[in-house]
Amino acid sequence: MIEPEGERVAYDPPERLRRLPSWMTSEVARMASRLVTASLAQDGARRPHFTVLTSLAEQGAASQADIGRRLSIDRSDLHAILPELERDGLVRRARDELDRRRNVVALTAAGRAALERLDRRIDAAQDELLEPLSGGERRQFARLLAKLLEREWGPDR
Amino acid sequence: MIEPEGERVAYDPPERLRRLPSWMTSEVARMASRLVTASLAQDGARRPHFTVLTSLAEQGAASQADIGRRLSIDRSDLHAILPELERDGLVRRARDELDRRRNVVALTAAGRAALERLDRRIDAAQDELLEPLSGGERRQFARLLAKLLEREWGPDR
DNA sequence: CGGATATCAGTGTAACTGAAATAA
DNA sequence: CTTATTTCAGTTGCACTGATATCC
Repeated sequence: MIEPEGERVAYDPPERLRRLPSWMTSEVARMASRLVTASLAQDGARRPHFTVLTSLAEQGAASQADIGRRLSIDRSDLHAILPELERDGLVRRARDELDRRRNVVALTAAGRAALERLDRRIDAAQDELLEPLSGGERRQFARLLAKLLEREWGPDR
Repeated sequence: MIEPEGERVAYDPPERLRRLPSWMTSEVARMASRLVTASLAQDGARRPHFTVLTSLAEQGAASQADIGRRLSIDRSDLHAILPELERDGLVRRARDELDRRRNVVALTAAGRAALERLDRRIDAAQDELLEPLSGGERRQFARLLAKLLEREWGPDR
């Protein structure tokens, strides 16, 4: 069917797509990505910065290669991120004297403080994302997502 | 904490990330994207091809500009996709004689048949994605996703 | 003329690849 | 000699921008 004259065509994906779980999930992920990116930007941070700081806080200091493997961030991308975090005083990098190939990356006090601020930003973004859902629905949503991901992580997490 | 010697570090994102709804949603979306891409590839198609064919089947023939607006696909990307679909005989493009700026794109019989095959591939990918969930859980998951997206589409859909 | 369409070249970005220098 | 780590240059895929010829 050709659009009637004068009819402005707007964003309007077909029903078949809008009902596909894979499509809806991608749309929600896009929404989440926008919200998270915007919330971190308020503190001048981007996603990988938050990811790295969180890993250092929870899993401890590590070499760049290990950080990359834990978070599945490419070594080249880490190489772009870490100097920025170091310049802002959020992490300290030092040669590992037991294995002088390695740069051991550790969180600083300033990094810990920055992470606390980012944590609050991230939580606010989650609230905004889940705003249409009740508390019970939010828990249910999280449970279903976790169930879908258990295959990747293994059930023992 | 430095990794103990000999310990191989594997993919293991921190708990804080793994519990974030935004993060879990993105992971599930990545999983869905892999499954959908692989299922379409079995018939030599990619995502935008399926999207365009679906729109033509459900919403009817349209100009390239209108297809782009309906699906929010960039005009340049459409320009890459449509010649491929035309070459394979899945769509027909013809100058609109009432507005000779427009290329009216329409599904062919071969296109309709190809779409039927792709539809089955897509449904199989959904099944694979949702495999860990029961029937009731799948409906619940779809309901929650739709609720999160109602803000974008408006509630009247 | 202003505005829309289809086309095509080019830009910006992010994920990744290859390779060098250093060290184990 | 082989392997691992960090660094850095380059590639690829993708979304998007700018410009042009055509048409309303």
